[in-house]
Amino acid sequence: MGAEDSRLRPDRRAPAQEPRLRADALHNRNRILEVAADLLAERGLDVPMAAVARHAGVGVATLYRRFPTRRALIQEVFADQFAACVAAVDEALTCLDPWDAFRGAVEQVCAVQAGNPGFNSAFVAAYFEEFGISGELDRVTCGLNELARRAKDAGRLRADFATSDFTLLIMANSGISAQAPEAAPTASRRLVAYLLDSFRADRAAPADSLPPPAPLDLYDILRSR
Amino acid sequence: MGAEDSRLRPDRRAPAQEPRLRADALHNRNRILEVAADLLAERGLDVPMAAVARHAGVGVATLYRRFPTRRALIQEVFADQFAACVAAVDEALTCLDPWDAFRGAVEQVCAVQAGNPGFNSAFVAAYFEEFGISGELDRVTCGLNELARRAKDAGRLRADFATSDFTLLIMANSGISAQAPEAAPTASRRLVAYLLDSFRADRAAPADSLPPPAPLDLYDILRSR
DNA sequence: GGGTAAGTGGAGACCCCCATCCGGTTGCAC
DNA sequence: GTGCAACCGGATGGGGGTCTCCACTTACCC
Repeated sequence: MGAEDSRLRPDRRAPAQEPRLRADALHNRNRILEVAADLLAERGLDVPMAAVARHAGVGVATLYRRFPTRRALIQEVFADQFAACVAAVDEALTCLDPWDAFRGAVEQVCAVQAGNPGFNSAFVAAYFEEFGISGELDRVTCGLNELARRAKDAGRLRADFATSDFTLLIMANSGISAQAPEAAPTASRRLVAYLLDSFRADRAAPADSLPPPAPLDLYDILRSR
Repeated sequence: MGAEDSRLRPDRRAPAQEPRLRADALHNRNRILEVAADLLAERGLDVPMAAVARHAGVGVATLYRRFPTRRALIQEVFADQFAACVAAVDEALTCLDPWDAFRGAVEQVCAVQAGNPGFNSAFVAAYFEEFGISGELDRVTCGLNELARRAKDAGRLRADFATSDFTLLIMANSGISAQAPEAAPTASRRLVAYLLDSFRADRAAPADSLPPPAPLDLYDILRSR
């Protein structure tokens, strides 16, 4: 997180530095965010704006005035989840054991991702810079890369692990989350366990196994679109 | 391949047992299928029917007359890919080495899936019985289960591999295919290689690795919706 | 308490997609 | 060649979704 961790306060934080918000307007804004969180989670990123407004008991105009674009709404709604990912990585960076740190960060980020189908979509979309959250995303990916470097240096992570493998992991995890939302938390844990198993350095590759293809910088490919 | 490999013929096979089709009608039908294959691959399963018609140079009515529902069109368009999956499994079932058979089937099915984003969606959707192709899908899953059984009996596949892990694999693979279509073939191969690596029995799990969660019958969950 | 700027909700313009209907056209059997 | 059944494509109605405009209401500052 940044300096603030207001994210557990019952009332949501106010918008960035808007001059001020009238009491009724603030109330409506919070109500919209609550409702949007539910709807986005259960009906996906493309839930009609009108549905959000209706459930929040406000007019469409109010919704659009507060959040001019769908993107703005989504960004605000999933700020907590993004923060949780950043926090997980930051915490792992303070962990002494390089493998535990690596494993913990991967597990937690994937768990957050699989825990909310809506956030999953937003998180993946962030890779395409469709949302303005790349700052936080970069922090996550840089942190993960550092964790990978440490684990590799310590001889715990296989040497041919590539930066792009994080992207691989996240895309794979997104498939689980997108296709089977109810089962996602459990299924995701299992997928991650399997993959972490493969990532370990202390399991020498058997002779006849197919060597992974040359690392491909998926992350770069996606960002350069 | 099954017995037939008509799938390389320049002209598509005629519809099942419709009485007969006038020459111009048949020509249009084939043209629609060609165009639809391209559009579905590059723009996803929800490409507007009107766009298909326009690109094929026919009216919407003609498209609807030939393929009354979008499902019917998709089913026909991806019949080849479905057949390729069935063929891959059937071929693997004749392979002598249980591990090679298992590995080969998994690799080929995933490769077909990752090779075409449109087919990927259709394939995954088939799990939800949104399309009428469950017959072929069942054949694939049953075949895979049999291959898993053999590999396990031979002591090559880890004992805690679950039937639902195929679903896990396919969902994960679908994430790759859906999010990064251009990179999907390569990225998918790498993902599959990692996972196959984890599935091997001859890599004893290290003491501190997280045991995979209890197998969850994802497949059943999805089918029972 | 009163003036005012901020806030409100609903109506409606606009766009896209689906699916059907129907008057005109054409391949094909004879 | 000719008649007709099959075929064609554009027009059309219906349903939804996005986003804006505007006449009305209300919280807040003095």
